[in-house]
Amino acid sequence: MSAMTQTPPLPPLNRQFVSHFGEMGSRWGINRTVGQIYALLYLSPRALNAEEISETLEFSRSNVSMGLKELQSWRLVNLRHHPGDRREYFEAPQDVWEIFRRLAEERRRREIEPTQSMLRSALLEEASSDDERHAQQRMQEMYELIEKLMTWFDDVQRLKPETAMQLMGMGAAVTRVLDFKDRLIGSKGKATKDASSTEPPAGA
Amino acid sequence: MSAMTQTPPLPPLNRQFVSHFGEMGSRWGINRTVGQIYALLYLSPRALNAEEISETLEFSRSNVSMGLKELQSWRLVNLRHHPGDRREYFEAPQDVWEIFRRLAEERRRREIEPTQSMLRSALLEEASSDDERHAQQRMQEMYELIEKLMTWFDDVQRLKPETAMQLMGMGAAVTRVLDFKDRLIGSKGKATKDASSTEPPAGA
DNA sequence: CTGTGATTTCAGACAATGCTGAAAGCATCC
DNA sequence: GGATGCTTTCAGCATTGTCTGAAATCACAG
Repeated sequence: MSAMTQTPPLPPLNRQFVSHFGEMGSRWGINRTVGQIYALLYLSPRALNAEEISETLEFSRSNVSMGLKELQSWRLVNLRHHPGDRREYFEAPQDVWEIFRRLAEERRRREIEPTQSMLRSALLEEASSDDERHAQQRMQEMYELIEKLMTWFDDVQRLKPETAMQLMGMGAAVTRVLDFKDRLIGSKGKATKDASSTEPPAGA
Repeated sequence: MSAMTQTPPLPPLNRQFVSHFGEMGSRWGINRTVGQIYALLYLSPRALNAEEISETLEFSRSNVSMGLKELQSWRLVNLRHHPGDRREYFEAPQDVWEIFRRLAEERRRREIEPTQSMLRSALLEEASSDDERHAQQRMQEMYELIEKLMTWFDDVQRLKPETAMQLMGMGAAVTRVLDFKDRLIGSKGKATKDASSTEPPAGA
């Protein structure tokens, strides 16, 4: 049988979405191919194999292979095996919150953590000039902000989708409460002198 | 005056930081030059002019000019003029939260908004096949998540630095409250009922 | 073990992006 | 208005990244 005339030619709406992801790819730090493959999988009602992707998108088979590998490394696609079919089928997770989680986590691992550890080690070194002391001061500020953002992010990331959504919905409200508290307390929340007030030992 | 033997040769600690930013540049979607220039400014205790940057980093003068332009478009540097000196001096904002805000805002403008508007217009189109209907369904999910995240982000972004920090610090706590509430209410979002004797909503 | 259908790797063609020095553009001072 | 000091633009070389087809590899069925 050679009637592999498959490749249903992708309706306009889907095509638009797919090619948008291609164009945005560069801004997102992934390449065109990868972006389009992902977009295609995201919209697809069923898992697709590499061949189908390659035909639909008109990329070389090998290019698709690379792209899928990349997507797997981002943990943005799930692998599926159909019984009686040797080929591998790929699909995007259904839950958008889950997708967001994975994306954020991976980006963090690649784009934040290296910097964090660089900072950590730079902060341990002994400064030997005023310039270096000032630099360390600045690095410390950066380090602390990152730490805080990441800790907080961990917290949110662990939430069940619905809970997270609720929290988002509350955004403004939470804010208002805090602002109010601020205004009550009056002066800037100076506990004591400024200094690096960072860690009230969170433990316990 | 030609004794421009300036260019104090950047202490090791600073150099390490600067070159890290250079290497990470690509992952962050900016280029090496821009990354290093920014890092240099961030650590510098005083505003620098293009010439100084060019000498310290050993980039061509024009390259620095391009880089600064780019940084300005990201609103990550402030411009300063010293009286009696024609040259322009550049510096990074001091407050790290402010830096974060600008970065986030700009990234959003460039990386999210185009997608949002693409989705919006795709959702208005009339679907003409099951595939398209399914695609729209998926796009809608994506659109809604983005909307929520962005609205929430706007809220947070408007906060004063200290307030924001507080909110971060609360991350876990807020979460716990919500989880608790969830557990109380038990089944999915069933409104009210349940005998009232116990917990009235925590607020004052 | 061998054959078959699938996936991955790889060298090189092509495309995009980054970087430079030379020249052009601006604003200020005299 | 012309000279001076600084900044930006631009054409072309260099570097880096993307994409392909051919060949190598893998996994399983018979």
